[in-house]
Formats: sequence, C-alpha cells, structure tokens
Amino acid sequence: MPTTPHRPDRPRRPKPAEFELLKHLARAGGEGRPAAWSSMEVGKLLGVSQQAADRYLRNLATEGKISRSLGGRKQRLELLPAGREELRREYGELRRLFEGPARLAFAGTVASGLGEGRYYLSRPGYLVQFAERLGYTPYPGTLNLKLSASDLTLAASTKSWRGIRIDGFSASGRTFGGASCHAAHLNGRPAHLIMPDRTHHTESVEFIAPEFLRGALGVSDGDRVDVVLEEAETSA
Amino acid sequence: MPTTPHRPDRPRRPKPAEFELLKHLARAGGEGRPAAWSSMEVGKLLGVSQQAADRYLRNLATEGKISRSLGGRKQRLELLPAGREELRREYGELRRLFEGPARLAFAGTVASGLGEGRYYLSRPGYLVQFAERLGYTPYPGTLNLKLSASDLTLAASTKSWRGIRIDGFSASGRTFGGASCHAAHLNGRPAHLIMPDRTHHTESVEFIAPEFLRGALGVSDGDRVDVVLEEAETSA
DNA sequence: ATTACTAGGTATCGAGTAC
DNA sequence: TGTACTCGATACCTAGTAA
Repeated sequence: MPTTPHRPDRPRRPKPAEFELLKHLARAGGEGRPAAWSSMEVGKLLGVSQQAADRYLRNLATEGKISRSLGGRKQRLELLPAGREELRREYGELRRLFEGPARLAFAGTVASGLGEGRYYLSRPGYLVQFAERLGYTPYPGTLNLKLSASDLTLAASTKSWRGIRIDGFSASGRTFGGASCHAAHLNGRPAHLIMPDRTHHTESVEFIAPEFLRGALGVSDGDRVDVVLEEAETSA
Repeated sequence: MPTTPHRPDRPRRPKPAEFELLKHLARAGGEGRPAAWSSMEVGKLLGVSQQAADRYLRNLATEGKISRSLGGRKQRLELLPAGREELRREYGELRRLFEGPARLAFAGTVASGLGEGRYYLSRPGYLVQFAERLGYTPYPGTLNLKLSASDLTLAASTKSWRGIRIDGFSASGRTFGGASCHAAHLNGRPAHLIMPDRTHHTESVEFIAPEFLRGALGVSDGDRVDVVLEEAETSA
C-alpha cells in the first residue's frame, strides 16, 4: 500500500506570494476600481514567473478571493470581499498581538427595525448557537441603533476583530447567513452587537441581549444610547 | 545543458506555517519568558508533522528569528528581535492598507542629553547613510525631548512604521546599532525622529535636522515643543 | 521521552509552447 | 500581444527510524 503523504485538506493557507498579491490588489484597486495587470506584470511584481503568477490568479479566482475579466489586452483584477476578509483577518490578528484587544465607543439613537430581527432570532439554527456560544437565549427581538456615518465606520472596524462566530445554515429551502457577535455595553448594560457577514448597506447596527433592551434601558425611538464595544481577549 | 528552475535566492519569504509559528511565539512568550514546546507540540499547533515543525524551528533559528535551548525534555523557544521585526513589518503593511498612513502628534520638553548624540552623529558610517537616505547631512547634535509616559508609548508605536532605515555597522572594533528615522515637524519645522533598534529604556526621544534645532526653534531646556510625525506613504 | 536524518512521495516551480 | 497547457527539475512533505 502506498504511503499517503500530504493532505491538502483544510481551507488551504494562502502562499506568501498569493497573500502578497492580495495586498497589491488592495492597494491598487481601492474598491470597485479594478487593476489592469497582465500575468507577466503580476509575475514581475511578485518576483515569480508569468506561469506562476497565472496559476496564483486562477487559484485566487476559483477561491472567490479575486475576480478576473479576461476581455481585452490586460485582464482586469479586482479584490473580492472574501479576499479582503483574508487580509483583514491577518491584520486583526497582528493588531491584537501588538496593540492588545481593542475597545470602541460611540453613540446611536434608537430606531425601529423592520421586524426582521424577531423572525431571524427565532430560527432554531441560530438559537442553539446563541445558547451555546453566548451563554444565553436572546430576547426575540433586536435593538436597532442608528449611527452617524463616522460611527458606522467605527463600528465596521469590528470586522477585523475575532468575535463570536454564528455560522450560517440552510433550513426549509433557504439559507440563513452567518454573523459575528461582539460583547457590548449599552448604557452600561451587557449585550451583543451582531455584524452579519453580508452587509446590508444599512445605516444602523443591531444588538441582542437576554432581556428586552428597550424595557431594561427605558428607551424608545429617538433616544440616545451609549455603546462600548470590547474585543474578546482570547488569542488562540 | 540542464534547465535551472527555481532560484531560492532573495531573503526568502517565510512560509505561512513559519509565520504562524512566530505569531504563536509572540503570544506565548511575552518578552523574556520562553515557551517550552516540543517539536511534536509545535507540529500539532501548526497542523503539520513533527518533522516539518522541527525543520521550521531549525530554519527560524539559523535565520536568527527565534532562539532554542535544547536542554531538558522540551526545548525552550523564544522569539528574537529579528522574528518580532518580521511580524511587525507585516503588521505595519496591513495597518497601512486598512487605516492609511498614520499621523501622530504629541508634545515634549527640551532636555539636555549626555552629549552622546554628537558622538554618534559624527561617525562616518552613519553620515553617509544620512546624506543618502535623508538627503542632508545632519547638524552634529541631537535635540532631546522629554516625553510623558503616555506620549512615549505613542512615539513607540512608530516601531510598526516603515521609516527610513539606517543600518548598523562595525568600525574601529565596536559595533554601532541601526535605527529607523521618521519625518517629523517640530513646531512646524522639518526634522527627523530617530528610533534606535535597541531601546535604551529612556524617557526621551531624539531628533536630527540639517540645522541647529535649538537655535532655529529658539528653545532651550524646559521649553515645550510640539511634535507631528507622519508615516511615509510609500507602499511598495 | 526528545531531536533530526533518510527515503520516497507530492506540490510547485520555470521553460517551452499552443492557443 | 495576451492566457494557459505540458513537462522536467526541484522544493517540501510525511513516515520510518537513528541518535
């Protein structure tokens, strides 16, 4: 029986050169503006041959980290969210290493959601995960806080935090997306910020807690709530 | 004539697994406190075999990025400055990507140094580098600014910046350490902050400029000077 | 128990070249 | 021009095992 060395099993860690390529794309293609580089140019950029560069490009494309349009003379290369996520994860890990867990503070005003929160929160696929990873079953409804543009950017930086993972799943013929939760204090009261993996281009953020937050905080639409977010310290 | 594929020439980019190992060591061995891991454990940590882990350890050790003492049952592993530098460089690059070039502002009070600055600045080994990389020959003396503890921490964060490298060298039987320079404005006047690779556990920072700074700024011991540091934008 | 060598396999490179 | 295939050579992995 032959030996079975090497198992290219798990998510495959990107090669240094591929990671480098992602960084180059992030620098060159600041959101929506694709770079126009031939595989030859990419090769020179990375210090590898045209063939290797081409292989990298194809691999990254099939992994959904970049998009390529091979139309004209030079292919258009664009960093996709999955690729940016790859960079952000590494960034978060290193930042945590050098700067320690981050803390964030801002304020928002209570807003009415579309009632979607209640529906999503009651899905069993989410409920079991909340119970297990947050340690409680959330009140079936989210508190919606509307944020200023700058505070929204601030909140978005939690994307590079580790967070508590809530995995997506499929049930009754449709898919429910994943999210990351972050420990939060709303006017000093413990809660969790929920950051869905797929952003809705919204101007507000949502929180869950074991209790009915509007009641516990004594707030209603338009009231101001102070938010403090703290990154989990777990490093492994 | 056989082909000559593969040239493992340049500084060798670290493998993902090796980089991961450096991160683990940075987390585990917070300065001076070595980790005690067998190659078997390291392998499990990285998801590779004991043999591969061992190879990584030996490579990193010969590159001076980690130190190993193979004394007892488990080897003691410690991250060396070169290894930390490796991590810091990657961190700086990613931070620049996500946050843009950093800017820093603080204030200090003029203090008298020990006259060492004048001695070091007059070493030819440094002078040629200053002339070439800073574009001027500094006035033979440094301006010493005493900082508060918090401002000192702030200034220390330039360690993750790119900076202008001044390399160490040996001359007349002793060694002179390297440093990184960062563009600065002192009360609006251009200068460079010098951050020696080897910290002196000092409570002040030093600046150089083409001109005699005390004179040009019209300051003397105890006067306050405002400092603005700006990270170089060069990304490649 | 460790670390580290050897053997034999896979992964991945660059050159040549088809398209 | 470009991208992407084949192929020979090398880098690198794991298993077995010596030290």
